[in-house]
Amino acid sequence: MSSTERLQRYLSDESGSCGDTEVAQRLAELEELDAAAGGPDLEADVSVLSALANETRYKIVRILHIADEELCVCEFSPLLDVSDSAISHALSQLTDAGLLTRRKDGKWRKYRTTARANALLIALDGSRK
Amino acid sequence: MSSTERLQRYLSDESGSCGDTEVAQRLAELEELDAAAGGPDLEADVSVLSALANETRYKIVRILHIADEELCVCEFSPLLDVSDSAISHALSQLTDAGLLTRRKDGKWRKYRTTARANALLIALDGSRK
DNA sequence: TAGATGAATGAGTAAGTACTAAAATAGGCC
DNA sequence: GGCCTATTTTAGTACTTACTCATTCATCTA
Repeated sequence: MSSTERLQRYLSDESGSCGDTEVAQRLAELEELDAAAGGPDLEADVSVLSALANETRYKIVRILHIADEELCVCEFSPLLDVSDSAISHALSQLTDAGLLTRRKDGKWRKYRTTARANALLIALDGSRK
Repeated sequence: MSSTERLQRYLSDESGSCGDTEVAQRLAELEELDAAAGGPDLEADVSVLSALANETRYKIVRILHIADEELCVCEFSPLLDVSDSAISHALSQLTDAGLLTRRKDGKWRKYRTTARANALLIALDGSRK
């Protein structure tokens, strides 16, 4: 059975009667939603969310957010139960995703959250039940 | 080499001199940040982010957000290039994560975004450069 | 410049994820 | 009850990810 047939039955159930015209119209509405939802930002948004969707990386961003200052790679090391290499991988992923900025300071590297990262954490905090 | 030794060298580089006391104090500060970051919400936050961090699921939430009304499972079917089973999986994950609510209406199931989902999408939209 | 240290990168691997297909569940209708 | 349809669940599989270890790159210092 095609998804259009099922949609037709659904619209019949909802609005009483429903011919092909109404189905076509609803389909057009839905495809408009789909087009609006699937713009060029979709992929970028998903990669930002993927970057945050990991305990190690999320914790790094949280720590930086709370600290409200830049921190050195070496300061994460005592706090996270993973190798320095894993921390470096995590920091790079977060930076690539636009959630952190990296700054060289001699032989040390310092990281800080971006506005995007802060906005997401604030949204999470503000919508907690 | 321990991470504490590296931290000591870092603090020396930064603040000039640095004895064990200063290292211990900075460590305590960092661990306080860590404790604040790693509260009970961490796990839940990560699972919310994981739920959104997938193109199919993200698109579902976006569509519902733009639609600003509840939609039937059968209305997603023509818009997403995956099986009905995959759509159902996605909807369940999103519901479990607290991003959607599910309502039975006869033999149809209708979904709607939660305040948490809307907050996250708005944060993404508002922080786009 | 050689040696040491901080951090990033590459390769490999164990665990997790996203899908499909098939079976199960649930509602409505005869 | 028996049948049809909408959706969910289960099982299986290809793919992706998150880590560790080893290596490389970069920067300071003696």
